[in-house]
Amino acid sequence: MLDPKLLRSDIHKVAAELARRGAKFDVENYTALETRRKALQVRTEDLQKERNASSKSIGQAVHRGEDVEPLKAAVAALGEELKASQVELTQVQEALEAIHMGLPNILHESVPQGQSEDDNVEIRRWGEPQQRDFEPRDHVDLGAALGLLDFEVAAKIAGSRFAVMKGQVARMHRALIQFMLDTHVEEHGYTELYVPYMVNRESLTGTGQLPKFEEDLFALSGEQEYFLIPTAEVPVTNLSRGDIIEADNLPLRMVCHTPCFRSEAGSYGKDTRGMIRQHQFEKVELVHLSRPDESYAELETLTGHAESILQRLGLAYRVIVLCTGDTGFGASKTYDIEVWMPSQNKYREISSCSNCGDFQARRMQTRWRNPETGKPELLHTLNGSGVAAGRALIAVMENYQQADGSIVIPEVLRRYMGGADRIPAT
RNA sequence: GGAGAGGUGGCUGAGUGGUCGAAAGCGCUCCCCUGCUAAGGGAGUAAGGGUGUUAUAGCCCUUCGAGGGUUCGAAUCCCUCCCUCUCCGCCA
Repeated sequence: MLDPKLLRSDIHKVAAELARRGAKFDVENYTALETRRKALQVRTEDLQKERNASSKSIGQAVHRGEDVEPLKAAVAALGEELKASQVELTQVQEALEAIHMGLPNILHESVPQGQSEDDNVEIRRWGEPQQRDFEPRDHVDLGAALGLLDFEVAAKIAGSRFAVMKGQVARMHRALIQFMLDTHVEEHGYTELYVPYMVNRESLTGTGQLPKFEEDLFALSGEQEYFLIPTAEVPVTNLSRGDIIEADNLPLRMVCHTPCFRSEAGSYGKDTRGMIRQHQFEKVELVHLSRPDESYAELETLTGHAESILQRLGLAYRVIVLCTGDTGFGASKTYDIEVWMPSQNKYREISSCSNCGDFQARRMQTRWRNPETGKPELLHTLNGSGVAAGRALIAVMENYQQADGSIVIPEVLRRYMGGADRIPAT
């Protein structure tokens, strides 16, 4: 959510900023609503003031033992007027609120201009895509040949966009998660968390998935309204919803492994083969809460922590900064980390690291106490995958495959796999 | 699932229709006194929003789990929901 005061004071600047990312904003409609809001709110509050004063004097008259019936009659008419004014005000405020909740974040000035993912800008590369003297197979073929990755049986028990892993592949998937958590906790100083995988509507509104992107979520049926989390960002960031955090405790750096559930509505026909795009996948998520003046430095740090996982795994990757047209709804700046996928002969997203500025914090009313002012002020929230486990698994499978179909286990994972150095071909 | 109790400010906790944004205590900040790792005295100390200002100030509205209702007036009465605690049952 953007600062309503900014919308009032400099609406044309906001419209120009939103236009950078291709978002439309009806300035005239907004201005008209805002003008009505102001008149109605001032009027309503004046009436409330009058009502309060009258009621108070009635109370005092009662204490003096006077007849208050005439006074009551006089206030009754005021009450009707107040009620009508309140109803109208609520309507206008709800209309404004709907607009506020639908507006994306303003982008950082450093975000490159562009329309789509084709305009994203590469920042750096690490590692070299391996040269092989054989044609690399993709993870689907590799997994099928090993008998350890099965999409057909997953379709039987659940449907499309699910996977079943077995044996050493299932174990490597688990090993990756363990390795990532341990690295972030032991090497990078994160606090490990375990959180609910179902959350309420308030949480999803806080981080910006709702109200605009409800079709991307799985909702549970039942008496209570629950949604399956699309990312640990939702529960973890919302832990501090409504809190005022002391400056000494910032930055907060939290790591959390969860499954993620996404309906993938609107991605029909995209990445239908294999494990790239699933309804259910595992991810290790990094969440930072930071002082506003440190959040862009925190974004670099967070991205570096995610990169370090790929470096330790020996996987070649590149970091790109998303352009204005490709940056997500709540982010002011996003780096994607893309890992080399031999079968596709290109880099594919394995992590997305974003600074959301005060966008989520305003929705959640998450603040810190600024020692300079002594006042609560909105803090900044960041999140990034560190990294997606399913995609890390297939990256390892494809990058570490041998000509005979076996898969060498990266050094750092061996301690999590009983010391094995290879998944043998069958 | 059954029975009961309860949700008040950073914390503890009073408040059952009016002068209550809310006693008291703790904590915290500042000042005084006193000196030395004790104590005493005084003052201050919620958040959100509106208006307004270069920015302050000021003024106003709202908020006692959430949402509705009754009333001139609700922390206080009524309804619905959420949550916490205790006991029983069940269970990983």
